[in-house]
Amino acid sequence: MEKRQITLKDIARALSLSTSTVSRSLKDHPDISRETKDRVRKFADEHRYKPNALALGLRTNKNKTIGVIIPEIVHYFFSSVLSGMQEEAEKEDYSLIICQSNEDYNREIKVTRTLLSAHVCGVLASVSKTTTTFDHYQEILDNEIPLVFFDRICTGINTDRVVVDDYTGTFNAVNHLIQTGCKRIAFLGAPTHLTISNNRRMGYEDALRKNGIQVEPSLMPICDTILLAGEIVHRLLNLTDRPDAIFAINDEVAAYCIRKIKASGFRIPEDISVCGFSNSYISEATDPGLTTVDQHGFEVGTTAMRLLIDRLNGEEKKEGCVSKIIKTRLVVRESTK
Amino acid sequence: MEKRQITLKDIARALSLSTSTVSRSLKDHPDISRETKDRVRKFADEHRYKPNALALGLRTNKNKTIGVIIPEIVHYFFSSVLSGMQEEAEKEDYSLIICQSNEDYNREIKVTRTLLSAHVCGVLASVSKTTTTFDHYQEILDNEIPLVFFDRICTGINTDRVVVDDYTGTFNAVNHLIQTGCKRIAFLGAPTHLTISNNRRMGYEDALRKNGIQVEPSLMPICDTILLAGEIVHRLLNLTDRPDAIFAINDEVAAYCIRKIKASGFRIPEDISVCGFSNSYISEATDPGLTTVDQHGFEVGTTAMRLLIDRLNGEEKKEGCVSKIIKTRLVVRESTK
DNA sequence: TTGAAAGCGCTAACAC
DNA sequence: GTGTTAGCGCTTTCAA
Repeated sequence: MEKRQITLKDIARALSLSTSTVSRSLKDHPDISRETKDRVRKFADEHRYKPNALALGLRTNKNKTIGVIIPEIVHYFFSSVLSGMQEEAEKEDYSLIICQSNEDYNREIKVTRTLLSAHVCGVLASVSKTTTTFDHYQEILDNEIPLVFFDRICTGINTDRVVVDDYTGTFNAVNHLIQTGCKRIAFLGAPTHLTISNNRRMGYEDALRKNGIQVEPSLMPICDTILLAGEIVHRLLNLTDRPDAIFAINDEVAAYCIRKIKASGFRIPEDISVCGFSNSYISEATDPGLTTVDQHGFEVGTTAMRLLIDRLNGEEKKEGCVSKIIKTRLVVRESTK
Repeated sequence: MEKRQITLKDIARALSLSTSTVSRSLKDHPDISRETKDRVRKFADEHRYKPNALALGLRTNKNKTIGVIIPEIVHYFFSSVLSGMQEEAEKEDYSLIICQSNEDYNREIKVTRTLLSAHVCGVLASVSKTTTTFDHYQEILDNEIPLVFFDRICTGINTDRVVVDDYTGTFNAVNHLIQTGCKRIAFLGAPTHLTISNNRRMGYEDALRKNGIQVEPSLMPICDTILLAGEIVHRLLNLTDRPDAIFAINDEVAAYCIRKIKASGFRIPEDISVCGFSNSYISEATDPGLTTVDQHGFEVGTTAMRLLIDRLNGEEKKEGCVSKIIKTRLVVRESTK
């Protein structure tokens, strides 16, 4: 039971060798004799020698670590993404340093400095809702650290990126609502400065237009939290020309709608259909079960990590920036006809 | 736009000083003249000098990084815990390396090696469901790396720990069911080799006994996943002496029960009360709203991290191991009377 | 086939 | 008040 990690020097001393010989032995360098290699390997194993990642890192200025900047961990989608990144990183023995911006711009800046200082090999980032300038991301690139955006990308900076197909996902969902007989479809959206919100909005509008339905701004409030939903849903239900379907930008709001609609005496989906976005655990807990758009968070995570690692391995050196689009999938449950 | 992180040496050369003077200036050492300090600080700021964490780490064999071993990130409770850890760690400029065991023993072993090799300052861990031997955790301690268990602790190893008050949480919940008139209360539990399951089970049994109700093994199946729930809930509902309440070990199973019970034509809570455990997002999405036990995951995270950091700061050097218990809170919604 | 020495960026003990 | 030097653990010339 040793009290300290054993080092190359310890092995060298114990075996009357030099540290360089030990080093070479352990990485199976051809110059070293079979015999020496075996002695070293044996001793190392017995004493549970583990290379000091810090020392390794100092030489190369790289430490087999990847930084992740994520808005909020406590979120079905983001935690799924994280899980995917973990899995993919592990395959190549990368560790993950995870930083939460908490949707706060200043915090985002702070964590970029942390990651830079930690000398991570690369960074995966999803920008916070409150971020509007992007110098801190540019700084990562200026330090020649590969950067891949996922989900919430930053259009002003030219990097690899992985996005969910928000447009098509929403288009298909709204189209499904229309195909099943809905004509007045409300869209509960998120603030418009995020690309993802806009893409979803466009998917919604295009689905309406394609089916010859007029787009009505009054049916498209900003409503991405339960807090906001309270008043807004109430208003929508009391409209003389009440909507016969609600598309909500996330499952939480959709679940809230379901309860509110039922409490107001309407039936789902007969009177009003409801569709969410995420396919989180929530969508199986509502009554009726929630029709929703699966974002494949895990796949977003693995894909982003793979892209980054390929860059690090130099396999994508020459080509320009690549954008990967992860397909969504409409999961039809009982909240739509 | 520099292409490389600037180092102390660069600053020293540029200002015709020695690296040590620069080093001291930047940490406001009293020996250095005001003037020199200002010159150094100015140059450093202008060139965005950031200390190289790797080099720092190599000297002390510590890298201001804490390893977290967590069963599954995609879980309301665990992601809350993670979030709390993040927040607390950031206060003291620690970074987090997060490893997922995926409830797999072998993976758990692998990640401990990773953390050891990364030379983290400390480790926070929650053991996987499939783990039954604990040598790998002992090895962390043998390397004199402080270890704090959270939630799923390992009783065989003597360390600091933070647990949720599963016993009292369950006791109070079951007591609430009894107080509101329930007499035959089913307990859908988890496999018994986890301490937390046992504590919850004991809380359940004691609440029954205290109220003079007999404990019936037939009402206490192992049922911690929706998969298992299918058959089990069906059986319970068809018992001649049908339960009038169900306590489920997690919100997912509780939500499933709610749907199944309603589908079978029973009313909630009039015919059957349902109580969950976690107070995850799900509990607001069910209909009726789910009464559940809040585990305060965020607080578990901050507390565990605080405990660890205090150890690292040597503030808790002498004392034996401390156990912190995070109180639960019964959140009464509409699924109980 | 092996060893000696330098160097990655930083700090601290010891000069001056 | 500032500089010199050694050393953290490892790899990699270069020399033997």
